[in-house]
Amino acid sequence: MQTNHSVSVDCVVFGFDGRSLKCLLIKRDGQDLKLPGSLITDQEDIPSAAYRVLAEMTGLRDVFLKELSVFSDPARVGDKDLEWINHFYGVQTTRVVTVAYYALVKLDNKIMSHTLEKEAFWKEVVSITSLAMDHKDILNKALAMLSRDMTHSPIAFELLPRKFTIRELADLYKAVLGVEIDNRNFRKKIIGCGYILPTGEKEKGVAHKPAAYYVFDKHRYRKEEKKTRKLNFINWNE
Amino acid sequence: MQTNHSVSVDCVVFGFDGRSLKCLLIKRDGQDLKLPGSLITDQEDIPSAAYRVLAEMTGLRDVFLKELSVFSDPARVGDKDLEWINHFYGVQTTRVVTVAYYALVKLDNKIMSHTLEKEAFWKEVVSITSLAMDHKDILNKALAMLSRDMTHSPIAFELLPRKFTIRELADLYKAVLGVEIDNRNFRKKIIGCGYILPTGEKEKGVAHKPAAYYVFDKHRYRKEEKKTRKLNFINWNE
DNA sequence: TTTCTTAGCGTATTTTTTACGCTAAGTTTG
DNA sequence: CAAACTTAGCGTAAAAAATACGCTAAGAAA
Repeated sequence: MQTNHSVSVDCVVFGFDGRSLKCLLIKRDGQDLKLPGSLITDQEDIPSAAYRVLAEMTGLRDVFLKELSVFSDPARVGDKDLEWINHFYGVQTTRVVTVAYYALVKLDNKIMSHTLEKEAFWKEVVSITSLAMDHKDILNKALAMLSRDMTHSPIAFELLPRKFTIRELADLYKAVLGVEIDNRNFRKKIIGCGYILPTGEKEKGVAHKPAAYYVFDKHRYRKEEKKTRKLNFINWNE
Repeated sequence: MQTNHSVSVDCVVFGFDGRSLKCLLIKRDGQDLKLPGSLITDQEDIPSAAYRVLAEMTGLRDVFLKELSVFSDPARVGDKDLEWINHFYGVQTTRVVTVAYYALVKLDNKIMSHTLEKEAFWKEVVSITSLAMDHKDILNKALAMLSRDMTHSPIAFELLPRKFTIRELADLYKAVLGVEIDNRNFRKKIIGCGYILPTGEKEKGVAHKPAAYYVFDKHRYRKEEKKTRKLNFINWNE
């Protein structure tokens, strides 16, 4: 019934540099670009494999990571790719089912130098036209899920430095969701939420009025979350 | 690196009988209860396998089906269960990674007689204490996702008959989310949304004022959905 | 006929969202 | 060094949505 199936993970790693959303890609043997990934081993479960791939590529252990979905078209890996996989991993596989994850990381100097070492690239998401196998489909699905999740949970802060300005937060939303944001109403929302707190510090060296730095207080968020359990629970347009 | 892995699907099939949320279970060889599922074949992708399982168990082709997540603990299938799987499917598997789905069906006479034939049971979700392997974990995760999805998209109608009363809809939300609902404000919301339309028919033989029947108009929903693209987009408590 | 139960309408209050005017604090430009 | 430019950040008013809750209506059951 089943011949040699393998299970792999592929990770869509998102980063934000203040201007646009980027995604980590790998150039395999000078061929086409692909997402970082790996076959799973006998001893590990799939989330562990995803964390392993991420640690290897970014050097980070605490990364926001979420399962996207499974990609299982029997023809998703062509003969040539299959040959590469069998050679690289030393297996005899006829089919690879992959579990896709998306990850969010803060783009700082440390991670940039680590990825550079691994011959990985941060590419602007909008400029990615094609990827190996079905990796473009995976990226598209990751983008859709990221948009959705960013509107429903406070994960934007996983992409921003610990201290950020309200403008940076708004710019991130603009970049990911492609929406216009009214500066004044956005501020009100952010400041009023109760868990985004001013640090007292200010921007320096910007060609306009320097903005205050804020931090996301996870602890307070949890508290507010419990309070807010509102019964206006149904909102079908989301 | 990888020995004989298999990939399976397991389906959490939800139904609503007007009183409580039910889940379809199978009694395997007079042993403990489990979710309907199957190993995938070489030729099919995973969604196809899920639809196949569902068609077999319910007789239905058009079922609401959504991927939940992957369960991949190397020890999730014990030796005894592994033995059963290898015997039943005629394979030599050392590990089964499963992709869980949840499905929503309308409990009518047709489906009830079909499942009865297949020796499957509709069990009240709250009364399910333990299941084979990690199937209880799968059920729990399905419940969490169902709650979430029911608040964000109009999937409740997949569980209700085509024509339903506003009370039935409210009862479903009460049963799944465990919330109290104010009859009057709920009606306002439903009637005002623009895509839940009265059929002109009324309940018969109920021991109180008969309620009007409504239908969910998918077409109008899509239209409203586009209009509603509101910029009050961020709501982190969801 | 009374009682019981749910249907279904209406209204007033509060909360949230939206639109938008305006000043403040810096840098850059002429 | 003043004017221009840019983003920060406060405030207010209007609109929309959510909530609380009183009340009548229509049927079956007692």
